[in-house]
Amino acid sequence: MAEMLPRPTDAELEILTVLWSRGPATVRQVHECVCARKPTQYTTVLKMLQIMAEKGLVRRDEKQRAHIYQAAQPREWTQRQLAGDLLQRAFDGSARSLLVGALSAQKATRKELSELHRLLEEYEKGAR
Amino acid sequence: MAEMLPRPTDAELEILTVLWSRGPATVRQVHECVCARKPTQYTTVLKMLQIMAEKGLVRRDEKQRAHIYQAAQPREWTQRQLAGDLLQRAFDGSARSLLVGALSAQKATRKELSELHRLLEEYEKGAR
DNA sequence: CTTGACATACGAATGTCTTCGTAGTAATTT
DNA sequence: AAATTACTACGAAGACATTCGTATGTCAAG
Repeated sequence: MAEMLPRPTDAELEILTVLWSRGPATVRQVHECVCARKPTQYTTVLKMLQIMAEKGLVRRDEKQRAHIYQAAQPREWTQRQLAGDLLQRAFDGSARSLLVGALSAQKATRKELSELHRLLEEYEKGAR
Repeated sequence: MAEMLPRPTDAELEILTVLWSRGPATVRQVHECVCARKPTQYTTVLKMLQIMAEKGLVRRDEKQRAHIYQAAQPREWTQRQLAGDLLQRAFDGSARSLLVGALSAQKATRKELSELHRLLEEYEKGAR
């Protein structure tokens, strides 16, 4: 049931990001989005999507001539995989260290800090 | 001055982790540690360290016959790179989403939650 | 029907990661 | 001195990752 998906590579993550924000899309639509960030051939995107479909990272609907691709897992699911993976590999499981790293890499606004604060309070309520 | 180091790969990160925890070490010492987690040939570790030295990820002291390797950057520096990189690539810069991902990947103890809480209060003081 | 636009499939070049075997050199032991 | 042990250097294989060109199929307009 719980399929074992590989961690998406950098290029794959870019494509997933497009699919998450636009929803199911044709190769052409994905290509347009990707191209806006980085000049890329149409067939490059096509090939990526084909490979990702093989890996199970995306699903493909072949009913139309132009196949429709969609992310196999929601953004939050993949984010959990990636965060958990990095947490183990580089931070020895310490969420605190991870947050320190993130905040020192990119200063948070005060608004974001208080968001984080509220988030934690939710969690502390839940853990009680 | 600020040398541009590549993001360490998985295998490289494992070796860096050893160097961070044991400090400067010979290939043999690194090999022993790595081997404890995963059977690996001595020359594999040697080659990795040579490549990492080329990339600038580690520094090498050749004064002794058995060269001494050490991480070129402290653990916290690399953690900041990795966290910042993932933050951009997968979380659109949102530290909140990253924390949600981390906490849902691995439930934090109440102790760790309050640690996070204190950490945030420090930051909020600083941002004021 | 033929042409042109647009689609997928697929092979292949290139680069990177990871692993290991072999060769050669220096030190140590017998 | 010869044999053994402990190093480094290096080439190369195999697996992926990434990119693109070419071939081929489908459909609609002229």
